[in-house]
Order: sequence, then structure tokens, then C-alpha cells
Amino acid sequence: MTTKNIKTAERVFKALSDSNRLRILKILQVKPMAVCEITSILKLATSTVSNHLALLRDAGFIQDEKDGKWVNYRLTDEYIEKYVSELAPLFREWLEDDPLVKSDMKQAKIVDRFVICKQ
Amino acid sequence: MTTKNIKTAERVFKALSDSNRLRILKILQVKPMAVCEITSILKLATSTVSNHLALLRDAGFIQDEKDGKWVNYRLTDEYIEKYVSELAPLFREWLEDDPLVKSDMKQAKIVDRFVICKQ
DNA sequence: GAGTCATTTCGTTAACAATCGAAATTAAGC
DNA sequence: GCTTAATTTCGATTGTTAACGAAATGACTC
Repeated sequence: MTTKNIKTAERVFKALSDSNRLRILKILQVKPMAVCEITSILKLATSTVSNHLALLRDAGFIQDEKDGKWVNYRLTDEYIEKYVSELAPLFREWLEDDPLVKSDMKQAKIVDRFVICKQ
Repeated sequence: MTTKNIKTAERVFKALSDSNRLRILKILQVKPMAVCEITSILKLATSTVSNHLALLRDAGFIQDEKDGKWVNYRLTDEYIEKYVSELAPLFREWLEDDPLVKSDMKQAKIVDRFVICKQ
């Protein structure tokens, strides 16, 4: 577990203080996904999504890993950050009834990168 | 418990996403306090502190009550908001080792409104 | 190593948030 | 009800953040 000062706490909560980032966390709860898949569900510019992902990663909520030509993002499994390790299990149970989140998660189940991620 | 949609969650986390508001929560953990006492510890303009307090109150973390010519703020005891009721006990244990928070809480123990809140 | 496509970085714009001082409001005590 | 002092609201300024499109980077495939 890394240090736990007030700046760290601020960064962790800031990561959670945007509804699009909360949507991303709920989507990744369904399964790991590439940026283009997340983008297609959120309907935001890829650069915007990339920025949100970086904030969530820097706070310790998600991690990335290369998979061929894709970069997959997934919820962090081994939490390094104390705050995240306590918040993540809580948040997992939250927002399950939110209409937008439900719709997002439904799409996340069926999204197919080989269909979506072409241009 | 009130509704728990994504906008509510966003507001709750946004309330926690500023270090001065985190300091206020830790200070109020010591004891209920008037605005002028909190201001004297944080060393911010009263209008700034008032704004932070309103955000924390609207998110459900604190409540206010009149006490003569003062308005006392205290941590909410009966949590109406589901998210707050889960976060508040966690947060209570956090930041205890942060130097600034320790200094704040030390001051909070000895602050005396009858000495501080004159002009 | 050239082409292709996913991802990230950059530069810009617009909206939002933190801060302050000053003015307005509220309430207590005489 | 007048005075005094605490608190809140208002207006302006400054800094931060979310968003976009375009350009740059990175990596796989041939």
C-alpha cells in the first residue's frame, strides 16, 4: 500500500467525481475492454475517453495491458492504493439501478471490437 | 435512503474531491464548530469556507444547526444518503497520519470561539 | 519497411470551480 | 428597534477541467 496523504485522497475522489468516469468503471465491471469499445458505448471522442482512462489509471482504479493491436483496460485486481482497495468493492454494488448505467452495462455485454472498431 | 442515481454519486464524490473540504470533514470529526472557527483553522476567506460547507451539506456529509448567534456544523449522524452512510465511516479512519490534517485536528481541539470569533 | 488502424498527445475552446473582498442578511443583546 | 457581530450571498478574477478535432505515435500484418 502506498502513502496515504491528503493529495492522494483528493486525486482518488477527483477520479470518481465525473459521471462519465463512473460509467467507465461500471462498464469495465462487465469485462475488460479496448478504448474503441468504451468510446462506442459512451459516444465521446476517443481523446476524451483516453483522458478519462488516464485519470482513472493514475488514481489506481484501472490498469491497461497490450493485447495485439489493442490496449485493454480492466479494473485493477491487486489494489496498490489503500483508498482504492476500500472504495472499489463498495462502488461495485452502487449504481446498479441507474438507467444509464444499466443500458451501458447491457451494451458492454454484447459489444464486439471486431464489429465496432473499424473506420 | 434517497435515490441513488449517477448524478447523486457524482455530487457525493465531487464534495470529497477538494482537499480543503476533506480538511473540514476531519476537523468536524473532532467536534462541531462554527464557521468562524473552521475559517480560523483553514485560513481562508469566510465566503470560501461557506461555499465548501454548502457543498458538503448538499452532498449529505454535514448538517448545520443554529446555536445563538452561531451556526454550528457537525458531521451528519443519521445518514439519509446511502452513499454517504457507506463512505463516512471509511473516511473517518483515513488521513489520520497526514501532517496537515494532524495539525488541523490539534487546533480543532483547542479552538475557542469566544477568543477567535471577534473582529 | 510500408500500409493500416488503434491509441495517445496536442492545441484550442468553453464550462466549471476556487478564491477573494464587499455588500447584504440574519440574529442576539441591550 | 438599534447596535453589533456572525454568517451568507454577490460579483469578479483566476485557475482547472471536459470536450473536440487533428496530428503524432505505436504496433501489428503483410
